[in-house]
Amino acid sequence: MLRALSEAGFSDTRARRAVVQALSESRTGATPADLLTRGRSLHAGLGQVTVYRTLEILEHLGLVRKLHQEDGCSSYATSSAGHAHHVICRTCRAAVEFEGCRIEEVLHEASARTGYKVESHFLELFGVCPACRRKK
Amino acid sequence: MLRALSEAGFSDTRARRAVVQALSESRTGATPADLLTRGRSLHAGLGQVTVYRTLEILEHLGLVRKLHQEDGCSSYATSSAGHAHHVICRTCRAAVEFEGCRIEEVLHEASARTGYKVESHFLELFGVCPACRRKK
DNA sequence: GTGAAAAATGAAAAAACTTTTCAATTTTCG
DNA sequence: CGAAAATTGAAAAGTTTTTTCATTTTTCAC
Repeated sequence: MLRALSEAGFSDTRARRAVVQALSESRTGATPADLLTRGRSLHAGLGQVTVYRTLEILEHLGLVRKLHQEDGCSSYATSSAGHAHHVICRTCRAAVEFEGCRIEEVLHEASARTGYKVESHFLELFGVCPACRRKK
Repeated sequence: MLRALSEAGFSDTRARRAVVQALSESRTGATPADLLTRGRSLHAGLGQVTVYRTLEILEHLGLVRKLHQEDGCSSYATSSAGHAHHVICRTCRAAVEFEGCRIEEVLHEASARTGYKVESHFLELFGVCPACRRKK
């Protein structure tokens, strides 16, 4: 992520490194408040505004994606570039990406039924991760 | 919706009728603030809190679903019961439901790739509605 | 219908979250 | 290094959502 940031022309700063690292250490996705806390253990002076600003940049670059869950839509998870979606564990909240979303058929059917020209989609799966399955 | 509400044991009140009607008149999904405004034209004394509370009930009953869009996750659209998703027009924002989401294959693939046991999903499509296509 | 109990309401306050502002600091690059 | 540009963070402002609680409305048994 750091590399991508600087390749996109952004300065390499302590604050951004802290946010980026905090983000990549999170298995579950993190809210701006989470990131402030975790980020401050890496760079004590980190401010909440910078967390918001860094997330905005990362999101635009496609390095991070917002997760939309029952209890809120303000957590972010890292995302390798390209088309992918997240699967989220309902027990421990671990969020992982998966690629290979063969959804064209669904899009065509939706298009046929509604008359809309479908151009993009958002998909998120929920379930139980391998670790939590074992624990049960 | 009113029927479903009372069948679920909720009182039939002016305030709820106003919210329900405001909701069903909206083609695009409506935020709590929108619903307060529109709802007040039907029941002047309507309070914002009641809008929130009514939305919460309707959501639990599956009569309404939250839309997650670029500019926010706080608008709600009506939803006929059962499994369905929304397609949203990027131009005029009209949101319509479609059923027949044959997505099992995608879920299996995700499961195979990630090891998660996938139990549910959230899908939302974006595109251009018939009316807006004609206008172009 | 009537009246008591239960449910629901809405104003206001509190809490939570996000954005804006701006002076100061940090980073970049010649 | 040193100037210019970019970034930062504290505080203030703006939004949105939730909580509280006294009052009003609805329901239901009679």
